[in-house]
Amino acid sequence: MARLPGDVYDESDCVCSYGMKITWDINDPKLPQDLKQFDSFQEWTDGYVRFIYNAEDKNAQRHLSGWAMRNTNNHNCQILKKSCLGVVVCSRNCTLLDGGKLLLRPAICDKARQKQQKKMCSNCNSALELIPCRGHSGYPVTNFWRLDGKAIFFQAKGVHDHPRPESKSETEARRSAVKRQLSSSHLSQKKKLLDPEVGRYNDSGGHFPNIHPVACIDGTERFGLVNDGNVPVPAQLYPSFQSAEPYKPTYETVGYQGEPLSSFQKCTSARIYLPRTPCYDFSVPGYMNSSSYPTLYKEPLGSLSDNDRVQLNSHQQNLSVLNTHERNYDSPPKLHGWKHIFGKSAYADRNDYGQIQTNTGHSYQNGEYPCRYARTPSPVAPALQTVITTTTKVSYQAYKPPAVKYNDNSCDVKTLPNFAHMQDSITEGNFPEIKAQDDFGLIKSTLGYQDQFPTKCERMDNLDLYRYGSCMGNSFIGQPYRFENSEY
DNA sequence: CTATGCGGGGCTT
DNA sequence: AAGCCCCGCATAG
Repeated sequence: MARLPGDVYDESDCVCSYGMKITWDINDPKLPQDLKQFDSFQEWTDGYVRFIYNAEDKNAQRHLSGWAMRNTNNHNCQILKKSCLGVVVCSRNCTLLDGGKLLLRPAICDKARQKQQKKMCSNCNSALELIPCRGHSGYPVTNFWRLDGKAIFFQAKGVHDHPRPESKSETEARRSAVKRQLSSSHLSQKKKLLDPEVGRYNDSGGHFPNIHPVACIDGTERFGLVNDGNVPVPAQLYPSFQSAEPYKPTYETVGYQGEPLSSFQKCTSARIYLPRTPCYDFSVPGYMNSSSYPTLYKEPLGSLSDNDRVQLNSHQQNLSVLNTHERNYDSPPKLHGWKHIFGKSAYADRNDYGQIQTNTGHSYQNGEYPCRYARTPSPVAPALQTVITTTTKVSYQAYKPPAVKYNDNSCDVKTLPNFAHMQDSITEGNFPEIKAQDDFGLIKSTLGYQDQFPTKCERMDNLDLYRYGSCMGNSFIGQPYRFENSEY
């Protein structure tokens, strides 16, 4: 592992996470050792990404995620697998007082979730609805965690095809707030519903710019959520996360000054989508924005023009309308989205290993957004089982099938040396068939916009953010090129 | 009560 | 058999 950071990549080479700069897969018999640095914790990962966290990182230890992830048994105690539960929304897609939408975090516990779904929308009192995640070729997006030595390897597969729910910390805060209120009976109803709560949050730390009181009836789900993102909030104020370490803007480096993660941080900003009106991108600095949520569209779908509606469907997924479609998809999910993008089914098998994360924004923009509601089964789509999500078997198999493989570092050809590095750092033979050249070739040929990538990724501007997409985050950033009025 | 993890078990390919 | 999901149980906060 005599890797000389400088030789492998420069800070400015790309905006890849450290984990993405190294070729590895959660199923590898042996994961990279002697890591030189770690990624800072990412709450809202999205896309096919990998991160390598410091085993000391509390959030990583807790296998935390902004998305509501539940444990999924993969019969492999070495690798923890979790799948996304989606998001709970108002079945009527009502608009909150602040113009946002109700985007509740699905309860992880099955029973609690069933209860939750029986509740009514706090805003319009209509039923709540769980929008399941099908971002991984029809299956929920999966996250894999594996502790190995001093590092915690994280790998995500799939692109969330739904808005972000409340973050865990927000949900917890809301619950505790409700509890406190219920216990403090002397407060007037009015006070309970309005000022106190938000005020309390702000007073005590912080931090829930996206939690707003809504005209509610039911006390339990009072804070509808969803953002307004107008309020920049210091990351460290965020309660349940170990703010001390995770959110510093740079890698946790070990003898190497990693590239600033500010770009990633920015990615977590809340975004608001306003049909017909200028779109805003509230790039609130700091980790916590990640939770100040995104997907906010001010207009009820019903008032949208067809064009707007299409856009909304693609990016914002108007729930009430789309759910109708949803119900029609009883047949087994077909591959779409990325596989469609890649065009060849063979690539699909390799998708899990590519840094598709960086493509999300663009793909959405092109209408390739893997939105289940608009899914059009690709004629070349392979059978569902070709999706590699298993962690049960630790073997080389994952690297075998595709005739052509694409590399993890789609963001920058300069990372090619990593392969050599990998050859050295990983037990020989672990990646016998890796063909860096082919990988890049594939990337280039299948992802046209790749050509637009700057050879050197400088600090990302907004477009870059979207292009690099994911960036931890919000998949529902709307149309990248519509976000011209970037704030902050 | 709910979040988390574990692991049995059934279904599909 | 492999891979995936559902479900129940145990534990912890």
